[in-house]
Amino acid sequence: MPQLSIDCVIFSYHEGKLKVLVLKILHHELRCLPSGFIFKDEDIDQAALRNLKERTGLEELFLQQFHTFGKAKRYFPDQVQSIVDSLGIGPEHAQWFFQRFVTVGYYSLVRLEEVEPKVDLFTDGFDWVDVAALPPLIMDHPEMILKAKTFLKGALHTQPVALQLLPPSFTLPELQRLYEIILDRSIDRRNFRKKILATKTLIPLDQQRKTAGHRAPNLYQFDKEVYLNSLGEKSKLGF
Amino acid sequence: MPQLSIDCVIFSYHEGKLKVLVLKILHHELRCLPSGFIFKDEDIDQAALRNLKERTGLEELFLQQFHTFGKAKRYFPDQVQSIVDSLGIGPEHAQWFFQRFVTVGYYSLVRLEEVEPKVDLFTDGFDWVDVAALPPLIMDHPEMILKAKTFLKGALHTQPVALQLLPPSFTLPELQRLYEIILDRSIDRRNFRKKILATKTLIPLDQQRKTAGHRAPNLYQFDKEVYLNSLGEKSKLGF
DNA sequence: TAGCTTTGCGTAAAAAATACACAATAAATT
DNA sequence: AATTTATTGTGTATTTTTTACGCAAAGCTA
Repeated sequence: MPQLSIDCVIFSYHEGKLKVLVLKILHHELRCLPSGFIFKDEDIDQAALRNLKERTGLEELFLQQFHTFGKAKRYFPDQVQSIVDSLGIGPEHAQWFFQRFVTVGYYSLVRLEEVEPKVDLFTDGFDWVDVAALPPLIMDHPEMILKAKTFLKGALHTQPVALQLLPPSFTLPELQRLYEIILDRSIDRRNFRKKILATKTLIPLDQQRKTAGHRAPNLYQFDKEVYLNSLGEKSKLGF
Repeated sequence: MPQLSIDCVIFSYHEGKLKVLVLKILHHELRCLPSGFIFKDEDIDQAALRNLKERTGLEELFLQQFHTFGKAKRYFPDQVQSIVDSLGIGPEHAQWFFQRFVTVGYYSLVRLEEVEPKVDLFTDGFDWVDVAALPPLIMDHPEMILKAKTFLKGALHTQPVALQLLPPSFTLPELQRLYEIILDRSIDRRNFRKKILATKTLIPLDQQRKTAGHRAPNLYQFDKEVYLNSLGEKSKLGF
């Protein structure tokens, strides 16, 4: 569809940080979010899924539309010109890049280690960057990421966020840190443990995480059945 | 912008019911939501505002984007054909109606009595219909209204919903009914009163609503300053 | 073995949510 | 004028949830 695109904010959780997948623009310092287009006869949700599958190599994906960005001037002309120059695009095709685009923003939750990002014609690499320390990004992409994060915060209790982001087994401190990052606040360790265990969504394993210099934390996994059923409007857990 | 439109779900609160503005399609039984298009150089938010101002005659409007609807088959071909026939549109122009459209959904909150809805070329009247009893509507418009209502529910504690929907002065039972409709559940009268008054957002007036057959309820108005400041992520009020 | 760090666990206090009963008021009815 | 009907206004006790907080246990290091 003309002048309509899809942008994906792909979140993952790694080393205690919430990360976003960004692509490096060819011969350029700027990064960008993975984008795609919509076929004439394709649902936009389908288009987002297709784009994302191509990007990540994953088959099953958690994907949510969160906002449509439609300012008339979403880009900075100088920036676009600089990118067009870097890409070596001739003036006959360059004007395409100066078109106005409305883009539908989706966010996705993946496990970093399961993803093998693929680049496209205009990009030559990728990075997982900390949401709290974004590098220079084109257009309104920083705003998009921040907005996606706000939606993620709201979705924490209604969507299987932790299940999507964490590895199959994890420790309570790891889970807590994820909550803290997403909610942007610290939580009392003991109260977190108490409440989260009270939900009966976690199954303790007979394994500990090997750590260094202190007591080894126990590993847990989600009881998917219970966890998925516990989600919904009401599960607020107090934090 | 081609194949991109804006649809508005305009809510009001009247006689204890949450209502939506729908337009009557010319010579046809079906209704539809007010829609509009986006100029080439116009923000989509601006476009929604422009459309809505034209429709309602209001200058200040509460307007929120909530979801973009992008299924490839949003319409029913028979339905479109029937409408094209009713409108007396020749085959040379009819195909426009069979195009695929992606539409950005906005919802607005207005006071019914302040609005003077205006029709367009394809419509010849309007109705305020109960959200809980929608008449036949074209395409996916019923789904859009229901989804907007879900968002309204989520926005009850973060946006000045009651301020927008209620007249300048109102009674506590009226306010409570609004909460109950939006939240889809009943609330204990005494607890509602206690909590809502504890927020200090209401100013009691020295007037009562004239009613029939029972004690006259006191009138209140919002302390806008306090009310607007009380909104935000955390104000949940327990219901 | 002492020291450091982080995990695991329980209890007390404060705050919030819920449940619930009866008097007051206005109109309609007798 | 008294009675009935319907709805508003108010307070308190109970339960549940949230918050605050102290100390022992475990694993590594020195």
